[in-house]
Amino acid sequence: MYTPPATSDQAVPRRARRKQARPGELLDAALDLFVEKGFAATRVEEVAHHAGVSKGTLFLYFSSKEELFKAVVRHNLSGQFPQWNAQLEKFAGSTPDMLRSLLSVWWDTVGNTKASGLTKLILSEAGNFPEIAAFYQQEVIQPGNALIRRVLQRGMDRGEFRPMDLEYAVYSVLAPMIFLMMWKHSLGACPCLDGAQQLDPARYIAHQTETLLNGLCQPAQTQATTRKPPKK
Amino acid sequence: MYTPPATSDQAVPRRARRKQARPGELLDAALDLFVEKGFAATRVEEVAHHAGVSKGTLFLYFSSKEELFKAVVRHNLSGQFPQWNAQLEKFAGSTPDMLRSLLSVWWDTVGNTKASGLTKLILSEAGNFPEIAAFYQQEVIQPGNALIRRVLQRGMDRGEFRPMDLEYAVYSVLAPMIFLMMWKHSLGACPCLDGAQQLDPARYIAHQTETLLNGLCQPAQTQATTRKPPKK
Amino acid sequence: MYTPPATSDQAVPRRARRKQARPGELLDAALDLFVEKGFAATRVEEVAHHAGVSKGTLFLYFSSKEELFKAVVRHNLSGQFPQWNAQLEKFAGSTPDMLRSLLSVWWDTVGNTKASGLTKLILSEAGNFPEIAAFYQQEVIQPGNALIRRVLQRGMDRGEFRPMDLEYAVYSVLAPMIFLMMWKHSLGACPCLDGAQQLDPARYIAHQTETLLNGLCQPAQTQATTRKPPKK
Amino acid sequence: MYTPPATSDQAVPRRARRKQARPGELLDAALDLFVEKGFAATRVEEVAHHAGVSKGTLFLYFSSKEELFKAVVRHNLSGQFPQWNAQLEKFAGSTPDMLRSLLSVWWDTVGNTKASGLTKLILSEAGNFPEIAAFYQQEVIQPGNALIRRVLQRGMDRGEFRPMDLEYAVYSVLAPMIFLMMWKHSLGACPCLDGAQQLDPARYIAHQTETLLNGLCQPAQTQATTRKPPKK
DNA sequence: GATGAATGAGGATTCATTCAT
DNA sequence: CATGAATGAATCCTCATTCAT
Repeated sequence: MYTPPATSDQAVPRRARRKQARPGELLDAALDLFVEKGFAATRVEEVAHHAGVSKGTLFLYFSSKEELFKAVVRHNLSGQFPQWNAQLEKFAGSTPDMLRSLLSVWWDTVGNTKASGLTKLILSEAGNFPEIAAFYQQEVIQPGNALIRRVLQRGMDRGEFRPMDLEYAVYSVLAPMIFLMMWKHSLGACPCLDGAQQLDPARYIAHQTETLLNGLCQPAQTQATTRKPPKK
Repeated sequence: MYTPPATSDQAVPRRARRKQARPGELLDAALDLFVEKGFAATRVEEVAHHAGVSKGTLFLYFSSKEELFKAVVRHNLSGQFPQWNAQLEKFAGSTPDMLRSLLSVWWDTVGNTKASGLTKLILSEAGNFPEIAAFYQQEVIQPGNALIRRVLQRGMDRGEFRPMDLEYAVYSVLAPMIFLMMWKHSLGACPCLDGAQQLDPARYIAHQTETLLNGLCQPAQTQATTRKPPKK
Repeated sequence: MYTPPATSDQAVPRRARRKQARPGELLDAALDLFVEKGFAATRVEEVAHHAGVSKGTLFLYFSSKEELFKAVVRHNLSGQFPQWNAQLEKFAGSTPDMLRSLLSVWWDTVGNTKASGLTKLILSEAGNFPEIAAFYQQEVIQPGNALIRRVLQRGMDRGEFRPMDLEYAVYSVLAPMIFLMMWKHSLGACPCLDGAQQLDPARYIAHQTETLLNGLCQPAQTQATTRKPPKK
Repeated sequence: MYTPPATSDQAVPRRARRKQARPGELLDAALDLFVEKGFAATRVEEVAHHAGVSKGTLFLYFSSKEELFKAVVRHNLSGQFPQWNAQLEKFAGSTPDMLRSLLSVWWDTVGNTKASGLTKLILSEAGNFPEIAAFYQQEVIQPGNALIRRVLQRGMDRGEFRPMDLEYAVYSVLAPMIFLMMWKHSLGACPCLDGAQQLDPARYIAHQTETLLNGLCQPAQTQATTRKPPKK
């Protein structure tokens, strides 16, 4: 491994530099393995070895396997909310466009990264690790919920969205995304699928978004059945 | 212990009947426990005890825990698709109502039964059991897909639904249902959720269905951006 | 290992007979090792191997190392209280003789056996294993205390012993015995002691008993300093 | 950091003084922790931190945990026997009072100080450190023995104590004190004891002393059974 | 000398699987 | 066939000790 010569003010001893790099290396290795094998099936020793250190070293930085996992979640998911929120604050366009943007950004920063595997992992193993489930609930689900809710509220406030039961409307946005993550990391990853059955995430998201905004029905039809009929 | 001689076809000696019934009892017990605790956290001993036999006996019928798991899945996937298909054939109302009916029936016969736990289980463990994943694809996902597709096609044919990319539209129906099953059996079952965050399945389905049919947008807004405006 | 042929009514299959013998064999091995090396330093695997079984087998009979230890204490100490109590009930002689008998029996059944090492172990490691300390307190110390107290009370009731503060008088009996056990298993076991310094337990007990009963002082002297002076 | 030049013998530069003081600080910290938690349960890192140095530094001064332990014992056994002996030489009162004084002084200078914890520690760990055991024998037990013996001999010489087997009589004085130290640092410190069971050292010592001097029996009774009957 | 990052042997406990009865 | 006693590999975590800086 190449070690650049120490120069002037950034002359950090090799040992110290490693010390700073360790947590990150461990988190990366942990993310890979947790996503690949799940929480229970991932051995801490393997994580350590993937990061190029020994078992004991891992425990120098993370006091337990659960703490390691929480750190992975924080590093890859919850830590991002501030900037997501900030981006939304600045958004100036229509709320439908805002929603499109939200889902597109989500895809780039979560859905299309290894981080998506964490959600699959949580949903798969929540039952056996209540503490982790609670943590995820708090650190990811609730902020995510709030974020979506703000978008929907904005749409209603501006008269772009029809009045809705926010509590449940949130799931109309959430569910397709969660489904996509589950799918990608379960049946979607199955070699059994021939190409025709593969899901193209970009198209999937685009389609979901438009259906979500406009529904399946022809405008007229819709009115007939589920809304007040037009005045005769 | 007295064992009466076998007489008619329904008079199987108790001993023998038990013997024949064993695998089934084991599969039932295994289904319950796998659904409740997941694959890794379920102990074969517990399965055996729930079925009223000893650990050793279980291995007489299933050569390993993995084989038991596969058998459980196979045994519980006796598709009800034929009858669902038949019901849909006979349906006479509008297609939106047909979709509402489909999802409602689905909830009663799948979503609200142990089968939903099985789906959660399969999606969670698919990564470790590619065989199972393929099997589930073929036995459940594809027929389900076809069924949904037929409904959507009918809607388009009758001019009730707008034209759509069927391939992906199917997921607009599938995703919310899959999500509901996963949620019910993971975070939804987590004691960390306070009552306010609990999901009421009936309301969830009702909400999803209507959003699916009509979208989030105000008709006017919608038309402005994505549809032809209604005649004034 | 010789296995006697199974005969008539005692024909227990070898496996079953082992099953019955196991707990005892494990308890014996555990007693030896706990006494020799202490609680913390004794490895359960070693106990198992000494008993001729594997690590896993030990946990079939004792759910944890602590439970194993408690079982050892029950088997070797607390279990004996009923018969000790019974013996004292029947005792007909003077209370001084009763005390002599008590200490002599104690020596034969505890002090002079490996069980004495358990007390040393507890006193040594109580600080690190509070649960064990509490257990010992309850199962051994309190019954022992009560037993001694009954003897002293009897002596007072019959006018053989002078009035005393029972609470603390108990320790006058207890302390020398505890000391003996500690000594035997610590400095007394040290090869550094030449013969002259060795403690002969029988003589030690005899001496302690008589000193306890009669004190160090000449009868007259005693009265002069610590009791009401004789009438002039 | 400024380091003043060394001037007089008491002006050791701070750095250097710290350096010289290190081993002592480590020994002090180690004594505290060993006494509090025992040998096995004390972590060298904790000792180092208590002494204000790093783990590595500790190993600069003591080649292993065991060597540290031995050093702790050796360092804290600078016997106070000379002054105790001197005090006893000067004692002018009755020998019973002398014994009372001895035990009272012992309590103030040993029993009630950290030294009692050291004794507990040594007795607890003697089995694993024969060297320490021998050392303690020589440095503490033997001088202590001699001291007690001189008191008892004086009592016999002056006709205050009855004739006795000195070899064993010594233990009548020693045992209660050793017991008290063990108790204080094991079960006595256990939170499992409710207040009623706590031992008040002063009362314990007072009680032991008087019982030791006078025995349990009524003067008359005593004589009847174990001594020559008083002349009628 | 001092530091503290890194190591890795060690130990309690679990559980799928085997096999003598 | 059925049993359940026995096994031992597997896993998380601790901590004395080393050594590069």
